[in-house]
Amino acid sequence: MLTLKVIRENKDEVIKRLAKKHFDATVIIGKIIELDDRRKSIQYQLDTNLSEQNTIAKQVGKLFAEGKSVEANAAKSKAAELKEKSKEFSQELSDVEAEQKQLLFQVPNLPHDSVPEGTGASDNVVVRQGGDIPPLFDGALPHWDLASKYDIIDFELGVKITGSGFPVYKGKGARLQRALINFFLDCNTAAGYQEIEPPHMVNEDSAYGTGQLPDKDGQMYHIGVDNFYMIPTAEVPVTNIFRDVILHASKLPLKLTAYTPCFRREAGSYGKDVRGLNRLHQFDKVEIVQVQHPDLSYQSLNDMVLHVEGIVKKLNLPYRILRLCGGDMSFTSALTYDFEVYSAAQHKWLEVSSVSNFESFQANRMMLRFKEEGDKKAQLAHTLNGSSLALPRIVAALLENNQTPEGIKMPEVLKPYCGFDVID
RNA sequence: GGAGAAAUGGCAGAGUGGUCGAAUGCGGCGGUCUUGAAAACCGUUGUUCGCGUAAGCGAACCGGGGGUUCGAAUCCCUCUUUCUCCGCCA
Repeated sequence: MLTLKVIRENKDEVIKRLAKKHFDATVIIGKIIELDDRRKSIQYQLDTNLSEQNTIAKQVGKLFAEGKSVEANAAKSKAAELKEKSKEFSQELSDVEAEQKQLLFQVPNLPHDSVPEGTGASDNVVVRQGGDIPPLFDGALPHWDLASKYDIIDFELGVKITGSGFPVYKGKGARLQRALINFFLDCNTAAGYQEIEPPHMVNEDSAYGTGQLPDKDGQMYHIGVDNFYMIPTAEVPVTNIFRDVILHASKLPLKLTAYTPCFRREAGSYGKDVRGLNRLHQFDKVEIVQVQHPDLSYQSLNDMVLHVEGIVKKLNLPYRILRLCGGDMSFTSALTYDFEVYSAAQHKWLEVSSVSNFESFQANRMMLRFKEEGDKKAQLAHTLNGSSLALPRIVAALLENNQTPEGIKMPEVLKPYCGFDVID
């Protein structure tokens, strides 16, 4: 959520920058400012009214103490009138505030200056590419066929137990999941991220805090009886650790990492893009989150990109890093880098990580602030997050790229984690 | 799941209808003293909104929401959470 200060003070600039995200903010920004003017004037009237009430209440006490009950009763009826008015004002105030908030929720984050123009995935800019695409032998298989050939992932069994998009990992397939999770977490903790195991369901406030609500309601699994949401990413519970928190500036940056399963309904997606591990309703992911000083958040973003790149390199996967264009980036992000790995048998680039700086957009919504030593006023912190990494597509690429007629060879770094060298 | 108790500022903890944004202690910050430090002493110490260049002024906040009253941290209703006892359980 953008701050009112930014909207009021840089109205034209805001509208101009949002155009890059193909969002026409002219009308909505105008409405928000108009409501804000109304809000202020109502607040003023309410405060004045309340102030008068407070004064009278004190007088009444004094008058009774002095035994002047006639005057006291007169004051009482005056107070009753004021109270009636206050009630109206505060009702009006909360209506205006609710309406304003609802509008603010609809305005996306401002894209950073370095965000490229563009409308979709084809306009994203490749900033770096690494690793070699492996030549595959004749008869090389896509990962879903490898999965059944070696009996390591059973998609049909998942359908029986739950539904499509809930695979069952078996034997070395299951062990590989555990190996990757541990490997990623170890990489992250070595880089100074504190490991967290958060709840896998969150309440409504948390879903609002990171912006899943109200706009992405249908994408989360919802537990109606308790009004909980299954988390679509660890970002939600982890970032919400800091909801309504004021930190000391000296504590920044805070760096956290968490493994969680992620649950996404992804309604309406089907076809060959969702085959095998390409898109699932439940998948494993290790996430990194940073809370940083506004002056340093872009430095942190770069650090995170380099960190994730290091992990992908260790896995020896061909990868590229994209800077997302205005049309392809998320509602909440100011600048996003996507990581893709090449899945050789599918001949496709698969997104395995998305690293973003949200600047103060999430922080404003959940009141995450920090205080500089000696400063009286708290200011909004910046939040960043990224996958490091999402498992299924990494597994898809690992299986396809490393297959040989004799079996699938594990990358060197994973061997100690897997306890085996080859899936055969 | 049943019965009872509780929720107050960074922490501990007083406060049962007015003068309470809230005693006191600890912690934090500033100062006096000291070669330096400690101790001691003095002062200071939250958040949000509105008005104001500022100093400042006004309003709200004692778990959340609602109510009673001229006036609520204090009384009532409700929700949530925590603790104790019983039951169940990995």
